Amino acid sequence: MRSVSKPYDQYCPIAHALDMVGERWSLLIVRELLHGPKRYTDLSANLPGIGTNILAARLKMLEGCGIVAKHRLPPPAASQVYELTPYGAALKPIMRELALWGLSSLGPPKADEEMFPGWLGNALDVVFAPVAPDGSFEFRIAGEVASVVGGEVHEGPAAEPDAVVEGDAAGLYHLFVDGEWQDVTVTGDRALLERLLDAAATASGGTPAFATR
Amino acid sequence: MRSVSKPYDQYCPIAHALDMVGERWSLLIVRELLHGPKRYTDLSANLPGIGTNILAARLKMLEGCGIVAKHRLPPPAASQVYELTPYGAALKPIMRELALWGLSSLGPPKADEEMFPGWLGNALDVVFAPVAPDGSFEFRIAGEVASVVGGEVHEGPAAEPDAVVEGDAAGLYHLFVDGEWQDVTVTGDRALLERLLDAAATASGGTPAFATR
DNA sequence: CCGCATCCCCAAAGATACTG
DNA sequence: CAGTATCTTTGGGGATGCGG
Repeated sequence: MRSVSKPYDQYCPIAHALDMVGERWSLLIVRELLHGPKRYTDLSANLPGIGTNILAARLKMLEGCGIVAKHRLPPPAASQVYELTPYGAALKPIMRELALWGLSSLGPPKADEEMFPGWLGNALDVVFAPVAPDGSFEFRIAGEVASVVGGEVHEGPAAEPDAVVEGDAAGLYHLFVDGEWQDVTVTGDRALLERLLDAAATASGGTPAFATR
Repeated sequence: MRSVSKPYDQYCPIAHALDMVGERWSLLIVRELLHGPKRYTDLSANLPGIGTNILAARLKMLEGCGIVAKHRLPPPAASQVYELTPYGAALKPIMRELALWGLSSLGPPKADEEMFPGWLGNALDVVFAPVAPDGSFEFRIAGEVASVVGGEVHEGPAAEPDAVVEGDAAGLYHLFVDGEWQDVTVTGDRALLERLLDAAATASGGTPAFATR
């Protein structure tokens, strides 16, 4: 196991976890890899401001801890990709809780907020996928299209969606956080979509994370 | 809301969460406050290596984010304490997941590992309290004594414990992680204790965190 | 182009001394 | 007790270089 340069030096599972993924950028790299392998350059592009040396160092660290693995794609794609190991993928529930907790004080997106490519699939994967009821949902938000089918998230449209949500990022925010439907266009099975939203808003404890502040 | 000096500048709930609690030491301070208010000096004592300026800066940051609050104790105790707000206490499920994830690669304690005071109550609070069945459990581990009664954790012994676990830190580790009972002394209702262990080992997803690597 | 390694500079973290 | 002030060290951000 590769060790961080400044470990906390406490025998504590939380301190140990933070020694592995507590450094700056580490969990955002994990976030990028949550729904599929990515190349070094794509990681760099989706993490504005990271600096190539830091990205390389973090990847080496995560690899040393058994959280990510580096694979060489079969020819003719002569590039290499990073992907989460099962141990790294076990961080998903943590990312989900962290996202719900952060969302409760994030506020709606401003018009000038920069959205990185793939954010919608990312959001669906973290927030909806683990609790999605049977059915297929398609989201068309701010130019991105992604769908949740049987608890699996895919980039792009669904084949025969039971419900389609269309709008911008602020509309999706108000739909999910505030339960306001007027800022998005919903077609199809509204009741099923409502079940999805309710399931997602109910964090593991049974209390909506948004009611805690 | 107080802002971190180097924000990630992404509209993403995870990035926003990390802007609040992602800096070094922040989550360990939250850990210290998880099961009750503490004074500045006690925080400093339980976080070896933190440096007083960093502790002061982090507390100010956490206070500005609405995660901790500073209270002055009523006379004659003329001191002040820090405690989690409801918003800060909502981090508990995250800390629990993080602890279970970290525990799966932590390994048993070495003989020379330093244990900070209150670690046992902390561990019980994070790992057992949210899932504890009815009943009262008393733990006497490595000089510390704490108990779980009706899902609540208290420092010190239980009044009429249904089960008592006695031993050292390594024994508790092997009991919980490996399911080996021979390194601790258990008296009372072993079946009830087993239910507690099973409930705790089963993380939110239904899979024991320890099987993922 | 992709995947880093190197270099420089500044800001944050560590250590210690000191003060209301 | 509860921090602030100061100094040193180190990690991070940004630009650039360089082999494959």
